[in-house]
Amino acid sequence: MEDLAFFEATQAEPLEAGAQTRAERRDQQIQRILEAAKNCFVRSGFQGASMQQICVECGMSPGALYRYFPSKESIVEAICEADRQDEMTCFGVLKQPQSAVEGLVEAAIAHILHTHEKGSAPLFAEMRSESMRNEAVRCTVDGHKQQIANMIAPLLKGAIERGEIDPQVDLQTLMAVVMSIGEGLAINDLPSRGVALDQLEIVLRAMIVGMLRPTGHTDGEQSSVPATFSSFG
Amino acid sequence: MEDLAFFEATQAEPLEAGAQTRAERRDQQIQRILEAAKNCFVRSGFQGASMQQICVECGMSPGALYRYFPSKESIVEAICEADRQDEMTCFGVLKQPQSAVEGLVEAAIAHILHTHEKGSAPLFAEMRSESMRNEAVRCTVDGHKQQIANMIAPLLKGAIERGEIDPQVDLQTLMAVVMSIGEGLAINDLPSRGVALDQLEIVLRAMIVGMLRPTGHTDGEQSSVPATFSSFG
DNA sequence: TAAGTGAGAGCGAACATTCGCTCCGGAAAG
DNA sequence: CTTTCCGGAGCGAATGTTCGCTCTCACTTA
Repeated sequence: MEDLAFFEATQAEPLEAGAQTRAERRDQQIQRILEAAKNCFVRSGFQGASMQQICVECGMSPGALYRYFPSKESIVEAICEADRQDEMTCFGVLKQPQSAVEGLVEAAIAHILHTHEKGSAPLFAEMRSESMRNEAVRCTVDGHKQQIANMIAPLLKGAIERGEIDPQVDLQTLMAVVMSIGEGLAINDLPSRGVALDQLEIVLRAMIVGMLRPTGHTDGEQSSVPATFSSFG
Repeated sequence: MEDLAFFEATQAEPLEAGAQTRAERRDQQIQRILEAAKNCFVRSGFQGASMQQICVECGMSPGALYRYFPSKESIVEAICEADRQDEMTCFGVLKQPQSAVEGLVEAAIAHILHTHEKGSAPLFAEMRSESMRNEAVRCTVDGHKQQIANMIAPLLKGAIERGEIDPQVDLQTLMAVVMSIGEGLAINDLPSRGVALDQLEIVLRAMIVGMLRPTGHTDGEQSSVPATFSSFG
């Protein structure tokens, strides 16, 4: 009962100066929680991070935190959703590409660069493994993939119509491979492992060019199914 | 106090008949624990799965289980190590390849097929995210990568000497990209998403051929650095 | 008999969540 | 303009549960 001033201090301090509406303040607090939670999740994983850690990180009591999110699970979902939307911003290149090859190369580089700069590879890895057992996270991840697929599909379809791609190639397979590759490149965060972006671009472009023009470049076998493991399927 | 026979049953049942030494029995129990733990980890993640769940899954009491593994962490490490060794078995192709292209294609397909058949994609995803915060798991994963890299490197180096690969390409970058791609393909478990293996092989071969012969196939720009994002590095 | 093995109760700690409470800004009432 | 009142915001102790792990003791086997 003696230090009533304590409450005043902690309550007023974290907010920046200036008048703001209730809703603005609320949004601000939510962002504060999400940022703190993201740090904790990157550090300890979705399951390893505790609500108490998140409380410490954002300077809130559990009671306060639960006024903004009804459960830990809901924070996880919000984080995943935010990360998904953030990652979508770097695929604007796909809307006005010079060609299918250039569109894919630029998108790949942009994706890699974005993941590297935001340091979101650990969170992405966490999302990927969580999506294998958590329904909500799986929906978010799949929705994300579907959005990207919806951007790539017309790009490749247009390229097929313009004769830039061998029409024999299965579009479904091609898209699955392209997206898997993008994922593998992003999750490995090559720039932070010392891979130079210009070198990376050279290899990626060569690879994509080869992928989109499969016939006429293989060693001697121009015909449809080239041997080795074709018996599985 | 009335059904003492129950305990006898649960204790003797899980072991198969026939005389066996103590060491044999011990190995058998360890395998039983590891298999149970793997199921639990795939279902709930390393952090989400509890020792009690593992106990139920392998029909053991905690006291018994802790006789074989000193901690949950040690089980995680053992699982990762076993998975790593298991996964290495499918890269035998890289030792006697017809060519760099064929070696990589066959290795990729074998890797994808192996991951698909063993259903080890979820465990792999879990390992990947755990490796970002767990020292021991990181060492295992990195060791695994290094082993694969050590198999791929001479393959590509030999190909360079034989003139199969453009010497301008940076070997380090090429290896990083190749391995990232393999990871992306395996973690996505394309066969279970309806991608046919023969179609996959066509796309992969075209891609690898393009990657290993970057010059002379790009559209008009044979020279070293082809434009777009080259300013980063 | 001596060593190995397993069951299951139990440990303290940590977990996600809830509780009762105080505080504060602003609207309503006087 | 003052007073009253309301509800959002915040606190931190406390809830019951579950965690990884240990202990004791009975049983089996060589």
